[in-house]
Amino acid sequence: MAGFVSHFTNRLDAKGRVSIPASFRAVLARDGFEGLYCISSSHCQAVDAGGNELLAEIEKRSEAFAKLSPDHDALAVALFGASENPKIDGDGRMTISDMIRDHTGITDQVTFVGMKYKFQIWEPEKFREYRAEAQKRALAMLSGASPASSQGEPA
Amino acid sequence: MAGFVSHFTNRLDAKGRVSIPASFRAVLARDGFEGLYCISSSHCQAVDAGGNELLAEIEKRSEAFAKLSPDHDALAVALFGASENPKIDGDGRMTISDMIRDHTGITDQVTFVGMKYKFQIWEPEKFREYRAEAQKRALAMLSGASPASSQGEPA
DNA sequence: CGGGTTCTTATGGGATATCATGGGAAATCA
DNA sequence: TGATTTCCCATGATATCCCATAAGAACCCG
Repeated sequence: MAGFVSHFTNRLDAKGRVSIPASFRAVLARDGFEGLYCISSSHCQAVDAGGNELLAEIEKRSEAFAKLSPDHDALAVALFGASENPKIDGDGRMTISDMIRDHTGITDQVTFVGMKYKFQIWEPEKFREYRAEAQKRALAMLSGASPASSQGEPA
Repeated sequence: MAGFVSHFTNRLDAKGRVSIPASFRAVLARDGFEGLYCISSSHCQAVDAGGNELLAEIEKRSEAFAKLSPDHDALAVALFGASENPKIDGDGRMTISDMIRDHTGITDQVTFVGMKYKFQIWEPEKFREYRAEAQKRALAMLSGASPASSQGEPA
């Protein structure tokens, strides 16, 4: 399996539940994390979600600061205060919390976007907008900035 | 086997399945990737497909940016959000997803085009047009480098 | 060299499993 | 005790598995 890839849009039911895409569940199962790790993105209206691989990435960030230092404490509050650990029920569904609702603007549909080591949870329309923007940025990043490497890119 | 070479056009069946050319399957088997890795091309109406070798190429591009940064997120959405990991069934067929259909315009036939380390998935007519254009460009590029004499016809 | 025979491959279709989704009932909580 | 959450089962749609077949290629062997 190649991490979280592709994107899917699923309906929210009357109880606030939504199916996590089966292929994402398969990745999570292999990762071994209990439930799902979620954290609000600091720079867009989405929630990052994943398992141990995502958590490790987050922890790596706070390790840059010495524990007990004011900086570390502030970062820890910001990171873990914005986190949740929702359960996944027997049918592969999670419930969308108020925190996720508020941060994303989700009402009745949810878009899951694979990003390899994590995936994001979006309100579908907001995702479409972000995606268009991201594609432009990606194009610019890939064509312009090539700091180290020697040769150009394949046709 | 020397990578993906030559091109083939196969029919799509009523269930949306299409046979992957046997020679391509042989390359994939040797590559060892589970299923097939597909990503929409950002500059033409085709889908890039392959195994670990292609995936490595894609991953290399996002490694230049720190994870969790806005840049990395944008790139990951553009790359992995536009990717898929279709299965290959016991008879060597894959199903053409809606994403591939939308991006390529495929309806009832699929052209597979070998490109050494990857192959592309095209709607046959669109491929013919692209190919004609590509040959012109290739000719122009080659004429600058060496005393180009005769051009053979590819089979 | 030739003629048959076996393999491979692309394609079709029926049967089965998986998935997203809905809803009832039991459990939990305040 | 009333409201919410968790567990369990139902269902339609889709995807997957498995087998069948025909055409062609490769192969074998006299």
